[in-house]
Amino acid sequence: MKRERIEEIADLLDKRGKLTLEQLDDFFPDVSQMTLRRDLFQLEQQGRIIRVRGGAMSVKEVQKVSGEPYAKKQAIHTDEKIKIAQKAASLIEENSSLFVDGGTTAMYLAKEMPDLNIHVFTNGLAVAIELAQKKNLNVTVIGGQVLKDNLSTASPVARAYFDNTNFELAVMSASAFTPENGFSCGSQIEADLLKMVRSKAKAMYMMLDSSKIGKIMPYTFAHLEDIDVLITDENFPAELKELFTQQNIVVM
Amino acid sequence: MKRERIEEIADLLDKRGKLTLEQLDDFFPDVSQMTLRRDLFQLEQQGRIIRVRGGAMSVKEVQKVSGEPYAKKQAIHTDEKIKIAQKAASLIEENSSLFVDGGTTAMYLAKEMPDLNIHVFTNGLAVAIELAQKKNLNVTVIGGQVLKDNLSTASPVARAYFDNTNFELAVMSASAFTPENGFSCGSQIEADLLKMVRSKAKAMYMMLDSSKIGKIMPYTFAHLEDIDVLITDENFPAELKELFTQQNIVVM
DNA sequence: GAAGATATGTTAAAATTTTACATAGAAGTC
DNA sequence: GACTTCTATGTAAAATTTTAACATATCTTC
Repeated sequence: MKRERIEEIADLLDKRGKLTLEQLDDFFPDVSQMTLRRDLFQLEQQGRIIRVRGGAMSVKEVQKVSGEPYAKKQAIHTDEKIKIAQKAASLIEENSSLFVDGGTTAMYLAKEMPDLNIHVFTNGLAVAIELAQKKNLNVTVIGGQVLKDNLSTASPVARAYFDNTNFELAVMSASAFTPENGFSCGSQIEADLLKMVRSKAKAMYMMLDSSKIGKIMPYTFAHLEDIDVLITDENFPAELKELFTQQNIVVM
Repeated sequence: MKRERIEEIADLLDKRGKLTLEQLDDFFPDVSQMTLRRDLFQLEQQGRIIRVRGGAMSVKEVQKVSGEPYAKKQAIHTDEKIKIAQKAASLIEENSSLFVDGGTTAMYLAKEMPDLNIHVFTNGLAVAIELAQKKNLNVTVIGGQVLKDNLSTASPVARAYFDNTNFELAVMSASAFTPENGFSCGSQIEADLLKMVRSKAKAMYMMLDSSKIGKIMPYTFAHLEDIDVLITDENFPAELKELFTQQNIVVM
């Protein structure tokens, strides 16, 4: 009982990177904070986590930090993104082939992804490395020039990859959305890549946390009607939800 | 004055791994604890340290601990590899275009690489992420299926990348070398990729730490006479060195 | 040299962690 | 089955650390 809880805590920390004691308390409402503290203490002694004021952080997480912009970006709206990623992960089926983009939400999806016999294509380096930890899963990186701010790749040559590959599903996340301008991002070649993916995939799931609604980025890569499922959080406005459901898009 | 102190603190932490506030106070008796706290706070925001109860610890220190297979591999023969990587880095010239493979030695090369206006092609995800930290440098990842044990990619489609790209120089590292079997590695598609690179590059530098001499891996991707410069450590056998120099290969 | 910005010091308030002790349950022993 | 012992857990006060707020000093820049 104790062992399991400690493993769960370690898992949670590896996925989230960092947790406060309060957050941990929410996950384990039936034990006291003191018990959780003692668990953290044990994990610390095993060298698996580092205790910091207010909670603890995963050693793996620390290894990634270097003060880069990417690491900073990850900290924003974490909770919503994890929830969205969990919803998306629950939709992934065994023996399927799918594309995942390279954004931070996709990064969380990678962490939550079940270790099934599936093939994942991605243009995100961090996503790829995360997925490479899974035993049964197969990863292919779409190569190209590396965009430094989000560690994703994009290249016209990517087309070559898609000529001979097939995937049923594309799971994407956008940096911005309005009903008029659709889903947009900040890089042209990335938008081109995503459009290419869109034309290849049989189904499109879009992950969109509500903080991105109303924003517009320079390059639109998909419109409202292009997607099949919208995965979002509780703060998603009801009137927008209606707009999506009118187009037979599942909002979850 | 502040800047210096902060750098000193960072240095101390990198050397000691961890320091309490009291210890820091001993090092800097002429400023108050509060000032030191504020310094630590700044360093934390830069991602260079992690504040823990009572003091702080160096990120680098934390990075040493880990249980992942890739990280483990990194720990072996670290010192030699770093020295080799430094030698290789010193050969890189501004305004050039080069290929770097995805091995662990290449990873160190990425860390040591000068931040010049150069373009680097690589099939290593970790290498690419490391290089993406540099401001002036341009990185392109050769995509493909991700090999889980060394986080590099390989794919027949990679040819598409090389059709329209040029690089003067390829810097590679081998998993094994004997004079008879040449430079070899453990994956066929990786060997294919490297052979392709070899035919593209005008010059070839090989990084080879002496622990790999006498070993044979299944797939040979280059022979002794294919390379122009061999970068190795002090333990490199003299008789082999002669063999290389006879072929007009620079050994350093 | 004055106004504003930056750096530092001092102290009280807030928050977190530790300690110590109490209780409950599991495991073994006779 | 009752007893002891050990481990896990809970509770609350005590100790420590961190933060916040304000005061002072130092440095810039015009």
